[in-house]
Amino acid sequence: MTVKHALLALLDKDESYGYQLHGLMESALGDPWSINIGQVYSTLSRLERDGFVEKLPEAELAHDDRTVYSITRRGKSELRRWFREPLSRDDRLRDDVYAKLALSRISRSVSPGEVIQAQRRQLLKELHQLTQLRSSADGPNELPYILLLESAIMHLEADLKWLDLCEQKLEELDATPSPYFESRPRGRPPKDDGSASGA
Amino acid sequence: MTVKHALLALLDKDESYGYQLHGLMESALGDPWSINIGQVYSTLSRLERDGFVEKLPEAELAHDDRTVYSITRRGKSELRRWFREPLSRDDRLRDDVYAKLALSRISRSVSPGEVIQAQRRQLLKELHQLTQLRSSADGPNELPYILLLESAIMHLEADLKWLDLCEQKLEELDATPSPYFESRPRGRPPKDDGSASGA
DNA sequence: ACAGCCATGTAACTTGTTACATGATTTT
DNA sequence: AAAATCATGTAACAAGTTACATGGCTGT
Repeated sequence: MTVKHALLALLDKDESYGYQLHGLMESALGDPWSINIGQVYSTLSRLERDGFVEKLPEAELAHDDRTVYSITRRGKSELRRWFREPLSRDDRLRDDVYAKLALSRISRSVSPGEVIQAQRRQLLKELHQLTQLRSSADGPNELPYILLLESAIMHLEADLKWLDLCEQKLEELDATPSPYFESRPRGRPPKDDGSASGA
Repeated sequence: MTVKHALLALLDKDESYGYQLHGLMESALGDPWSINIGQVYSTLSRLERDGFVEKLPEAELAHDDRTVYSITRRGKSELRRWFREPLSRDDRLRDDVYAKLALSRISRSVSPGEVIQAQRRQLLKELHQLTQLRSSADGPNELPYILLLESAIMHLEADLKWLDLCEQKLEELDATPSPYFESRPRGRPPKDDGSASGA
């Protein structure tokens, strides 16, 4: 969803062609956003299919080996729409670490404690890497990159605090026997007729 | 990537069938993780294709209208691997809001200030909703859900702080004229031969 | 009879992603 | 001449998602 709009935004500044757009995108958004060059071309095809960009007529081309695209009125309109519509962070409610933790209490293969510890080690490692990057990347033109690092660091710290909270709550649970985190199947009862069935 | 492992984890506890797994998943992970029932079946097919689950032989079935799956040795092994391998948060470096903000300085359709304000309004709205949910969901069996809310809230707060930081840095920039956030194309210079080309 | 839940699946589509094929031009 | 970069594209696959088709069973 974002590659599409990134290309639109770049084309909104100036018409361009696939290969160049790839470089522009990398310098605009940085390494973490670098994508396979093939994806630029397939995304451009889709944008053209949807009428958001169009190829320049050959007559206007300076080099016949480049396919130059420009943004259309529809494309500009879509871009404005995207810019003005704030991104929902609802997906925060669909966190993978949470899912893994919840599932670890259901499955018998592993304990939540192990999951928490492994995850914490990983987060500390990543946090260390990022803080190092932040202190080394202090050049003049690095502001956007620094803001990105800052964001990632703040979220990693939130993750760590949350893991602490989970650990604490789970300990409280172990004191109070109660079926938290337990699966509560609903719906029609099994109406089992007595034949063989696992566990 | 997570639906797959959620199903494996549920099957690791007990063999089951598509429809029931759908309900189990919802009660184990909550509303935000509820998926279209169709996806359960397609994911089960892939799991079977990859040898992680297998259908029970008909002889062991209590109801011929259900297709009961059980986890295989390979499936258990994959599940353990997934549980033990911590999730990378590298993708924090590929934040959509950051991308939008960076692109808003390149495109002429919108200003970063507008983006920041719209985003902040949205975050405040979502934060308000979640804090209300947290205070109302205080039942006994709600701990996992509360932890999930807590996580989302902490991240929303980080988002808001980060937006403040961005705003502040951008104001500093407007005082110091300098091509921050500007695209710096690299590679072979355009070698333009003088013919028509936009902007 | 009809609504609604139980139950399984397929078709179609979107986005992301990599691997590969192909050839021109430029630099060393 | 060889290596690197420039440049465009296709094929194939993974994962998520919805809409639809199909039927059985259950309660009112």
